[in-house]
Amino acid sequence: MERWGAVCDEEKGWKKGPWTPQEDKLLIEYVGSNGEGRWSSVSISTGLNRSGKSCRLRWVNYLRPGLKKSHLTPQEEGIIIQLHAVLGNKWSAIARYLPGRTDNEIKNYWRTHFKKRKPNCETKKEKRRILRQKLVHREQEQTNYSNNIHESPQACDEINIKKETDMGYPIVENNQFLPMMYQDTEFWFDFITADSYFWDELWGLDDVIVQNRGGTGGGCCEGDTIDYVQRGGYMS
DNA sequence: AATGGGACCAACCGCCGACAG
DNA sequence: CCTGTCGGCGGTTGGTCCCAT
Repeated sequence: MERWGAVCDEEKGWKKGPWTPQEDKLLIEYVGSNGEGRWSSVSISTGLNRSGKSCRLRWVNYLRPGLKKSHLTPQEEGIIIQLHAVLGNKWSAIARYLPGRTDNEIKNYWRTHFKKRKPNCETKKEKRRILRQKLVHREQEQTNYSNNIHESPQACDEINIKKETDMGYPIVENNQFLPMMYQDTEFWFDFITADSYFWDELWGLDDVIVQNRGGTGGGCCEGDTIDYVQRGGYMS
């Protein structure tokens, strides 16, 4: 742990490295009395020898009230996968859909589970072909269920995050607030896993996103994704 | 028991946009 | 309009833990 350990930035004198409980206490007290923001003032007000950036990061990722310390649930993982297909590496945007989760946490999760997977093009195509066949077969069975969720398969394709509310939550096409959906994550999970057309289209979108980003994005193998979801969100 | 690798996590870095002076 | 500062974001790094071999 010598990378940051008690090392001071030579130019500005900011301490780096892991935070101590005393430093956390000072930061919590500062935010409690001054609110979030004005991070550059933290060192002046509290005597904390940390940069504003470091203070903000510590607060947002670790100290902020309401943060979930538990592991991501399969439902949350499913939401992340699906939102990543729509939003790409917009971790902060994805995090807004998952109360109590930070962009850093989601980013770490994605990187750990999917970033390393370089999709093989041939395998990818083959899996898509097989998947399409399966979907045609399953379509009849799912029609009734899907109709209860949305009016047409295209409805899901057209989920369009137009803007955000004052609460910072996105609004989707039909003016429903997504938080209402993720308040019931079981519903949300069923929603996104039940509609195979939706997934198929999202993967196509993901391909586009990856291509547009010059291949530097965190695209995952679609086959792995569907396998993952069909396992109920557990890695094999 | 030793070790190698993957998962997880905390934290830093660099870049960018907004905004005030 | 220009410039400096600040906050936010995505990318990256490296330590720790756990498990399989």
